[in-house]
Amino acid sequence: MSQPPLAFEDHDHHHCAGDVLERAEALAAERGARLTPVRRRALEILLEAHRAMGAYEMLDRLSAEGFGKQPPVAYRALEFLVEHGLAHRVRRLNAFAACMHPGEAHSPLFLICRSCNGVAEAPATGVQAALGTAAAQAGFAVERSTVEAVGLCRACAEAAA
Amino acid sequence: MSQPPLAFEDHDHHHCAGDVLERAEALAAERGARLTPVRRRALEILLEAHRAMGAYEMLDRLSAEGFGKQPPVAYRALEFLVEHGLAHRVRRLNAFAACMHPGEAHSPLFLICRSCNGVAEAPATGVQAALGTAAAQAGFAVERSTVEAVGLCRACAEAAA
DNA sequence: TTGATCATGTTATATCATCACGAGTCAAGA
DNA sequence: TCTTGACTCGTGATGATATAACATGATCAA
Repeated sequence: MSQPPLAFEDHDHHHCAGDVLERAEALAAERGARLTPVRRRALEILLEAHRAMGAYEMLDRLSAEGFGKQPPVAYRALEFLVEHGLAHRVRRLNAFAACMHPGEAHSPLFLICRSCNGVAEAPATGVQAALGTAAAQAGFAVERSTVEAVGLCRACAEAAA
Repeated sequence: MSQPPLAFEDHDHHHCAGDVLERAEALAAERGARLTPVRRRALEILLEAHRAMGAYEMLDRLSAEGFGKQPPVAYRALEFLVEHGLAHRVRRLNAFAACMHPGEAHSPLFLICRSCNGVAEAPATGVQAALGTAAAQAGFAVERSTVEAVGLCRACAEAAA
């Protein structure tokens, strides 16, 4: 299975990754969270890969760099990142992806291309609002949400046509 | 972990289950899909339980009734139900729930109470529309979507207050 | 420097899901 | 009627994902 980039459009990847990492550090400091070596490295790996990555692939990379070799090492690092909004879990893929807008309040919306397996994080403001409304009608108070769509990205749709 | 009902509000359960099962049969016939004994029984079990159920719990019940004892038995039956819109997969719970409105075009929206573990299926029209719009802005064509919210249902919110 | 808290690592196990294969079922057409 | 092809259901085996439980070491405030 191919492992394409996290966003469908081209962009200055080096810049965006460095940028996010910087903001991540600031955020962690601000919140008193400790961005320890494993955690920081896990985030870097996610940013470098620039795509959704499974916990065991993360574990392989971390252990190859001298960190622990057992699943909890990866799961804990990833859990930390998710908790602090530095990464998201993509449930449909059983995978994790670095958050591209850490700090900005947002519940993520993921667009998953079934053809190229690319994953993009899109702004979800309208979706969140609609979700809150629908839930409120059932007397339900939303705290966190998962919104994932499977379909075709522009490039694959054009290739298919 | 408690296993509360699929909907948060009281309702005539016997009626709703029978009703859904009836519509499921009509749908299957209409579409040339074969609602075989395992499949039908799996749907009945989901309807009777009236909550989200994992594949292995389903397997236990099916095998106790003389069906096969291996995981594919449950997974295949559930896959069939999901494919034909008779059930939904609740990814956050790694579980499946009978669809309460088979036949009616709808992508599901699930509300998962973190306190009582209840799961409710809510109408998602507005959410789907917003999702389509947000995706279109990224040039992405949505085919299927997963929308799941974690939070507090009315009863648990009141109990907490 | 002591005690509370958190981080990291380990071993072991739990849970969820699929692969590959063979036998039986069923309906359409020669 | 007999074949044929698609589908269904069962099996054993394995793969993939995730957590439990516990020990050691780091950090930091009192």
